[in-house]
Formats: sequence, C-alpha cells, structure tokens
Amino acid sequence: MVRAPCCEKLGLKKGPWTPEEDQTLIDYIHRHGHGNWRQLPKQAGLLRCGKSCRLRWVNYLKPDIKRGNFTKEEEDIIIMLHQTLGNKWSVIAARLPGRTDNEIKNIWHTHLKKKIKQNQASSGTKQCCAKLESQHFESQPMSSPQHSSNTDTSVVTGENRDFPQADENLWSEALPMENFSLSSEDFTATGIESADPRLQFPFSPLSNAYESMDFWYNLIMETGEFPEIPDF
DNA sequence: AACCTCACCAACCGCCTACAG
DNA sequence: ACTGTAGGCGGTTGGTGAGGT
Repeated sequence: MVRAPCCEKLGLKKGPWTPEEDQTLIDYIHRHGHGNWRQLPKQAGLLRCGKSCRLRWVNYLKPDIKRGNFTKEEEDIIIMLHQTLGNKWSVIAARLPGRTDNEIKNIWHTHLKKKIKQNQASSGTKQCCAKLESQHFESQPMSSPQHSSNTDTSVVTGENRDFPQADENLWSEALPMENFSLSSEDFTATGIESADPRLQFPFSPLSNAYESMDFWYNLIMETGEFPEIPDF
C-alpha cells in the first residue's frame, strides 16, 4: 500500500506555534469542532498540516489539559502502570485525566526513569510500606474520598484528598521495580478481589483514574505490596 | 562575560490500525 | 477482500533556558 503523504510539505509552517495560531485553532474548533483534521487547517486558515493541528490541540490547547507538575500520586501511578504495560503512553494517560501521552512520555524519560534507577539500590517495598504505616497510616486512617467525575481537577492534583501525608522521599523510596509484582496467589489471598467489584477489574476502561488511584492506594496499604496490574 | 553542558518539553516523523468505499 | 485515507501512537529530535566552569 502506498502511504499518502502526511501533509503537503511545501508552504506549510513547522516548528513552535505562535499565540496567534493557537487562537485561530481554538476559535475554529470552538465554532466548528475539529471534524476532519486534514481539512481543518485549510478551513481555519492555518499554514499547518492537520497532524500538527491535532497534536497542538490534543497536547496543549484542549481546555481540560492540566498543566504543571505531576503529583506524587500521579508519578506512582505512571511507574506502576509502566511496569506492567510498558511504553503504552496513551493507556497510561487514559488513567490520568488532564495529562497527555506526550507529557507522560516526557516525564518518564526526564524524571521517572532516573528515579527508578536511583531507587533500585534502596530499600524494598515492604520496608517502605511498613514505614508508611507506622509513621502515617495508623495515626491518620484514610477515609473514602467522595468523587463523581473524572473532570474534577482535584483528581489529579490530590487536593482535598484524605491520603495521609507522606514524607517527601517516601514514595520515591518505595519504587524498586523488582519488588512491585504480586503473584496471582498473593493477590487472591488478599481477599480484596471479592470485596469490591472495581478491584476485580481495576483497569477496565470503565473505571476512572480517581477510582484507580484510590484502588491502588488502598491495595498497597492492605497488602503491603505493589500489585501486578492485570491486562485488560 | 562567554562558553559549555545538561535538562526539559514541544513538536515532528514514521509506522500501525481502523474503517469507509 | 482489497485499497486508500485519516487518526492515533510511540520514538526521536531540536530549540531553549538554567546552571556550571
């Protein structure tokens, strides 16, 4: 099969987007939706290829994009998911509303990979969880956070959550990757599986990131292990 | 002050998949 | 069933700024 060229190279602009281009794209999408991406730049009067427009919109201009630093919880989720899913950035991004696959990919390559390397030589998960429990969990029992929408920005910022406050280095110390996996027997032995329907299929496309964050947090607290994440 | 190195991240590229015709 | 197109994904690149020498 002969591939169609992604875009007509001649006459189309490349490189960083200007604020004017951004505004043009935003205005057009607000009025008409994006429709056909390849037609969009022509119709909107942009000298960009459709792919570039889509990328700019998806990764930067979409109103629900969350900017700013990743929270500890977000980083932990990325690390745990990556351990099982590998470089499935879009799947990982789907668990973190407001975060894009590109952003997650970047944070992985620039921060998390290093963090894991650094922590491979440090103490194991059980030690960490014991530390967490002894220092925080018993004195600050966690209540079930109320949530209803994955568009709530507190989902990813951690605002208004009842997580016990961990030490600055606690979670980063908790991440020697070889200690993450929980055998299926161990998982079953926790008894959690039958207690909550969410837990039987924690990463189904139907469960949102907020639920998943709660799920993982609770599971780690209950088992003292980072569990193996099942495929779906 | 000038230069160098490194980290960060937006954007591009090429490939794959889904789907319409 | 086959072909072509569009959308989406992951890998990679290159511009920029911060920090160090």
